[in-house]
Amino acid sequence: MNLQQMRYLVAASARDFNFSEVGRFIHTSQSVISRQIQLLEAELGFDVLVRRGKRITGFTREGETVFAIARRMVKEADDLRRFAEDHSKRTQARLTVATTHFHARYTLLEPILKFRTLHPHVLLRLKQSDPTDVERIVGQEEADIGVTAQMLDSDSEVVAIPCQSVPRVVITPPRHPLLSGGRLTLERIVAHPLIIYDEKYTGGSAVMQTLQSKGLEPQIVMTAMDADVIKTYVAAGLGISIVQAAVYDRRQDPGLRAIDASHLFKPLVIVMLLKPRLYVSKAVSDFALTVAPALDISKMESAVRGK
Amino acid sequence: MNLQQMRYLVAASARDFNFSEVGRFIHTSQSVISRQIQLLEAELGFDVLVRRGKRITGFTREGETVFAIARRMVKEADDLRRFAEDHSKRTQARLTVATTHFHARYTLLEPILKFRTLHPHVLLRLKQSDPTDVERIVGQEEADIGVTAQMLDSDSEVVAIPCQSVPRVVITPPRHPLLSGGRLTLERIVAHPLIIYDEKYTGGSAVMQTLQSKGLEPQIVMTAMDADVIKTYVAAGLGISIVQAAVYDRRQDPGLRAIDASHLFKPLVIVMLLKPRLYVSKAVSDFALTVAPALDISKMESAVRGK
DNA sequence: CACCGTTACGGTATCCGTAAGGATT
DNA sequence: AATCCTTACGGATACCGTAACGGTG
Repeated sequence: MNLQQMRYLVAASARDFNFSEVGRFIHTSQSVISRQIQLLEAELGFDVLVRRGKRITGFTREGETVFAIARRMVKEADDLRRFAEDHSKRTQARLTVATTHFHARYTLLEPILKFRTLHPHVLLRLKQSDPTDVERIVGQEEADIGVTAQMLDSDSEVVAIPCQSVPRVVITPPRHPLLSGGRLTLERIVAHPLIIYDEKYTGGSAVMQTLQSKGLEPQIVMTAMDADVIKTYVAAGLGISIVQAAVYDRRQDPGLRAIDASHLFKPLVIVMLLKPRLYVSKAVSDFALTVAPALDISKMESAVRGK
Repeated sequence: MNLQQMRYLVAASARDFNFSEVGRFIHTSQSVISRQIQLLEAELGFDVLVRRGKRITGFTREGETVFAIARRMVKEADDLRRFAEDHSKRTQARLTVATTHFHARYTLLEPILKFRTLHPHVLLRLKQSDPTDVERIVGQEEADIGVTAQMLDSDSEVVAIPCQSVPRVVITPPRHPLLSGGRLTLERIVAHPLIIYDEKYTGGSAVMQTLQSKGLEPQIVMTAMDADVIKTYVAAGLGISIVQAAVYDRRQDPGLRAIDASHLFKPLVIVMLLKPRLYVSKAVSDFALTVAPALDISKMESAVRGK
């Protein structure tokens, strides 16, 4: 019995008992998985997996118990590994944050600068992707923490901690009809061509949902994956857009105008995503605190530790 | 990082960080302990143990965390091993009971016969010793369960579950003065030479304690470690003795007479000793139930699982 | 026949025990 | 001097990856 065998067992369960898949996932060959699990079974003295011909369908009754123990052991081992990464005198501590372009460029700028003064020796890695992928990345522990707007799969293995609200604005070129003519309404917005975020992004799908729920049919002329691209095309006169208020800066964007739209669209809720685990590193909790200063860290930790 | 290293760490803590001791305990050489812990430290990237010269004094701050994780992992691994022993198709399930001569011969006779019908394939091993050693055997997990009379070290690592009371009798040869002359008292007993259990045994030390607390000075002519020896010498006329009531059987002991002494000596309390652990095997819990039918098994398990 | 688990085989890394070395009490 | 941890070294063992094999859908 050894840790590696426990890992194989846990991975086998997660990969639907397909040893070839497990082999790829663990970066070894399938024969190793097969052999090591056989060795484990030989040592324990009973079958752990049910074999129907050459397919494996699941755990035996005893196997369920073995699996439960294996999962706990692997979790402890992973905790130890993470703890060592944080406290190693050799290697630089690292913090990997998975997030979208918007949060990388706007939301996280200030927090990251502040975090740097707290942990000057921690290597920060920003993994940029779309919200769905951010969740996957955190779920598979390719990142320590995720930052995105709320849009979670129901049966996800990550916990989401709300931390900020993001109001929206309409951005237009200068001298646009929307800039005058009174109070902004959804109806007035849809009279103009729209550029919005790609539907993969919360900022895009939320806008569409709001408009369609009112029976409005916007004329979408373009979708894009980041605010800078959208701003460029809005300035070029292709259309108007609804973006996060932080995106617009009067000085930096002379070719644009912004109109508050917080009464029309529900603010986006920024959440931090964390994979539940026993050991939460100082860097992770400090980063979370920097992004959401009001956060109760002990509450977070207990939420993250609990199943 | 592997399980063996975790074991070494846990053992090192338990053996006062004396690697030579640890080596003897784990049945390997001290160099293995030294090297494996060094390898672990190299992998983790920080020292786990504090070395003052060539002595090891304890854990570093980080080491404490490593130790906590190691202890949990070792516990899980031990649980798995025990679970496997119970469910192995290869090897016969075994139940090792540590107890004294008296309980082996009298208390456990009926329960063991009953247990045999429940678990006919379980190999029962009776380890016979004195009460102090029974506690040590259970504490070091050389036995699954211990049965003895209550006499626990305060800082013991085992839990004691009371299950039966044992009344005492005075045994004498036939036609002994104590057999007539009215009600039995402590004063009348100490007028005669006494044979008692060795002081290591609860039955001996409890009798002495009762007599001495009344200021009585018995004349001890002999001590022995088991009831059969005592009975032989009482029958031979060397002295009288105070033994557990179950020891005397009118038919089997024609050369003896017994007088109830339950009003003079507090009954002995038989306890089961268990080492707290996560996994309690079916054989252990069934054995406990057989010895103490009134026992609430879920209560026992939670007591045994708790710290 | 594509996929999947098992088995055979050879190379390698790891682990172990003995024994010697050096430090401490 | 006794005890104790560390290091060196040779041998045993376990583990790994490639590749061939044998079911299965």
